[in-house]
Amino acid sequence: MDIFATLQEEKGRLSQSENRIADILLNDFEFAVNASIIELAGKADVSPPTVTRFCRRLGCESFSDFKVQLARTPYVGMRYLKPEPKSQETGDVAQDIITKAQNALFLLHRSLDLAAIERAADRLAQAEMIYAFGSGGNSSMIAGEFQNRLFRLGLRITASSDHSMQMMMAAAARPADVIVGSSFSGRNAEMVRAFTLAREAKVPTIAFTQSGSPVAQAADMTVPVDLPEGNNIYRPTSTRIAYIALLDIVASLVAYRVQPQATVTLRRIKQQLVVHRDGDDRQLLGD
Amino acid sequence: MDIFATLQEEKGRLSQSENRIADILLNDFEFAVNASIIELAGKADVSPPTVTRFCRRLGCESFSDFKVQLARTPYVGMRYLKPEPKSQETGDVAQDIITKAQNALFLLHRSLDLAAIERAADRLAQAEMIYAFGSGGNSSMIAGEFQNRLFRLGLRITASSDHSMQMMMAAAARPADVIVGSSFSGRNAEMVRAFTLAREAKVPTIAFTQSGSPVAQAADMTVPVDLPEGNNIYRPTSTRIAYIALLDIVASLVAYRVQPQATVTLRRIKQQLVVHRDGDDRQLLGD
DNA sequence: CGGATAAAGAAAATAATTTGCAGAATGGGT
DNA sequence: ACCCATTCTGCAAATTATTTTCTTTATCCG
Repeated sequence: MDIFATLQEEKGRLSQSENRIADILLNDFEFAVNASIIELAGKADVSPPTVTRFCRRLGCESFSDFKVQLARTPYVGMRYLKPEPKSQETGDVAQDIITKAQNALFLLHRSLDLAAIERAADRLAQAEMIYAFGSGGNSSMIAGEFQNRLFRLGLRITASSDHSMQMMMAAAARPADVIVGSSFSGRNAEMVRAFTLAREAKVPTIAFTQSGSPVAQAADMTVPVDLPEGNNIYRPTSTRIAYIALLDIVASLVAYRVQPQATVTLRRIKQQLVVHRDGDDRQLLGD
Repeated sequence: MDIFATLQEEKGRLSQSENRIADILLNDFEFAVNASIIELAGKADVSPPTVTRFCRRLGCESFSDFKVQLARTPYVGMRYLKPEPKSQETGDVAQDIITKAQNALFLLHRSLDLAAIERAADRLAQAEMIYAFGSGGNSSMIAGEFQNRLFRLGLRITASSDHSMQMMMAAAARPADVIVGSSFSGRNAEMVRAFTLAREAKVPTIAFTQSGSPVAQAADMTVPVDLPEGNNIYRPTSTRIAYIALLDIVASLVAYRVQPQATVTLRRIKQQLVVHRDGDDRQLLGD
């Protein structure tokens, strides 16, 4: 658990002085990580012992433990995430994108609904056939990645980004199958229609989307992804990266659930590739 | 600059004692971030002052400054990257995947060849037509993402994961066009053939792959991606995420180079989507 | 209004870190 | 091989930071 999460939980129970310390953490992170206990106490207008007590309350051994925890939080929050990157220099652009991607992963991790993920993994592992839906470029990529990850485990899966096909597949699917759909915005009306059709046919549906959105409501089960989207129109969505990581998590869990089968399938795929290429065993499973 | 980068640079100039300290940092990061100067000195068999001097040499004000810098490095190196995750528990799996993804981004950032990226962006921005190639699941996804990112900028681009098509496209392409190819392993023999054909037709090629690999050698220009690959067969490649981030960086740079055109195209796409959906302006450009 | 309880600071105690200095080691150059 | 200059290193002292202890102050509840 990271400090900021703990802070969130304890927030209400903090005293006046402790709240002043908390404010400094939130507003002047940069100062806080570099300050000594005396400086921090001074800025918060409290005595050093109060700071020590504050640290303990947040679950740290000591002030220095607290500082380390603080410094280690991958939360980059306001500090690096200026809406605009510093410049159009290659180095700055690179740093901006990578920082945002890392932050998206961090935010994803914090907001993960583990129970929902487990339920989804259980469902997928048991499915006789899986249909992965997604449209609009980003979600179609995710649907494709579902296929890319899950077929390796020996599961039967197909992906489609074509609404007409999705409707037909939803109609063709059976109750022992599963339809997974990805929608970043949650407002993909066509996916809502496909899910509604599936529901009528008693085919279970899992949505990877914003919680509470139309798509989420139309699905039997939702794995929520609630992340803020950056606002620079040139900046591709780091949300995409969070989705992929989430998908990897689900795929890994599914893998554990179908383990014996997966080992065999992977070995076969690998062997196939090795024979096909030039026998270098180090190469990837799929390029 | 982060501590580990500085450490790399200074490495040669370190004395015996300082090297012992460096070894501890590298091998037992977890211990190092939590240790006091005395504990660290003890473990390295040196005196505390030596540790202080070591910190100064690495550009830090003091030992505590050093500790903060250390704790802030996104380098997770060996510390979380145990070959096997702690357990098959959902939470552990999630943490493992996210940590590995963040680390892949960090390693990518460190190894970026900015000059190569710029050259690639320049080339792409000027291309009359772009062909994006990639096969094998992961790279085909990357090729698709090239299209997904670049068409929005008003560029003409198509993606293909089909070798026969790639060969035909390479033959059809003209010298003012560009072929970009992605290969995680760098050993995609078919891509090598396509690139060789392109070279004969004087069509410029850009490879996103491991430097020095056959694919890199067959290309006119390489944007190197040299990352270690994890070895748990169930764990999907976090390399994928690094590739996407790299692609985003390139796409952003291309966007700046074709800015006026891109703004117009994006506005048109956005308008199209808004009209098509339900008028919520906050929704994404593509789902 | 009193008494219990928690909060906060002062001062002392402790622990950690840095500085100054002197001895030891190292590495050229005779 | 030896010497001088330089760098390295640890010791002890000085400084600084942090925590503990104890006391005062504030707050809440009956």
